[in-house]
Amino acid sequence: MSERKLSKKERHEALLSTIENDPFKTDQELANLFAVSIQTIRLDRMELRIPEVRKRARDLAKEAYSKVKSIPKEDMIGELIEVNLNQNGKSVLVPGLEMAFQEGGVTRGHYIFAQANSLAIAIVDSNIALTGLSHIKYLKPVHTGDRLVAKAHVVRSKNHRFLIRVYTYICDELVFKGKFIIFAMDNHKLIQNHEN
Amino acid sequence: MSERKLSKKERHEALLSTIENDPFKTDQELANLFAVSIQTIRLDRMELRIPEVRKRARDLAKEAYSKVKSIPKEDMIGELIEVNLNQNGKSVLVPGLEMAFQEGGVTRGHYIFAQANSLAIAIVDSNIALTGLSHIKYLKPVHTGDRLVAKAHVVRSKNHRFLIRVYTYICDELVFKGKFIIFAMDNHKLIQNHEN
DNA sequence: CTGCTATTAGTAGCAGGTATTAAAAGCAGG
DNA sequence: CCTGCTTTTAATACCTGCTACTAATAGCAG
Repeated sequence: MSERKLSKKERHEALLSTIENDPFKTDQELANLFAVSIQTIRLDRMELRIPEVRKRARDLAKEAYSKVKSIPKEDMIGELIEVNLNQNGKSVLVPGLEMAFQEGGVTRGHYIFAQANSLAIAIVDSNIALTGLSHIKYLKPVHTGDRLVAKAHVVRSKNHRFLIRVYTYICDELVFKGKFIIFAMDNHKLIQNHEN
Repeated sequence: MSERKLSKKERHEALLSTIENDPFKTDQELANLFAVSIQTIRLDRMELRIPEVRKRARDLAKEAYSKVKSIPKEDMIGELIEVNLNQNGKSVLVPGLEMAFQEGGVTRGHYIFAQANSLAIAIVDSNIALTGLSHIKYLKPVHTGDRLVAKAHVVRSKNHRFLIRVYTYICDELVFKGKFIIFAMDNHKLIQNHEN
């Protein structure tokens, strides 16, 4: 883990990408992460024109907030409706035209897979969960506008390995079923927890 | 515009809906809005269990941030490099940051699946091909920027049913393998082929 | 007038900053 | 080696938008 200290330029790059994929880090946390003083982080932010954590959060929230109205949920690969961590969950997806083959209104299979896969991962209580294996079956064609309800439940789990089954329905008709083996990859090591 | 001062109960209701459609108002702003003191607003928030403005923004941002993101369709399936209909094919996908988990640069599994699934379908000589079943295995985590080369070949086919295997490599390392059963649905009757 | 709720006021303290000044550390060239 | 430059760290005052607490007032009902 002990790497040589980064140069200013390297740190700047690392800082940008760090904040890009976790915008909620405070200066103190960033300082710990890069093993520099909090002042250095603040200088860095100034030079890179990165606003403070509270503004970052507000901006994200505002952006999301205005998008909620403009982004049709067709663009998503599912909305989480319910999650009981390590137990079960439910998500809804209404596939749009852009998810379909040109010819018919038949939704491409990988979107249905993506909904199921995302749901399976979402119900695992872990920072990162990776799919290891999956057996799936498409039972009925799905069409644009169908309301896909995916229900997932953990069949069993051992250590970091979860066996999860997902059933996707349109109304009460089963259109897809899948078995997923998910590996939880909690990399606590990366996260300096200094919480009080 | 001059309305009589609201009762506590009325103010509570108004407060809830005000904050619902503008969560970014500070206590001071709310106090002005309802012509009461800031303390009253704070009492109200306590009773109504409304968190402070900064937490409201953070929660919104986090929710939006963790929400399963939209899939830009063409991006998720890679680029077809080579196709020999009903025989084999190859495609390339370089996953971007938007395909990764926030925490690491690890690409979400359904993108890798989507590449393989799309390729499997692409090599079937048919207007519409639907995935019926799939057994897949993720062998190594894939990271942002990795160049994923998927190679598919038809193992056997009978009537409208194709068994296709897909192997996905990074350089020469196998990172994913999958077996797909694809149904060709050439219903010429319905579909006037107009594709160019 | 008494008692109660609702409201307002005031103070201390906190998180996560900005802004500024200044000292120290690292290193590079003459 | 010393001189200059960049980089890093330190220290301090101040800011916003709060929490948490104590206490004083206003309004009204019995």
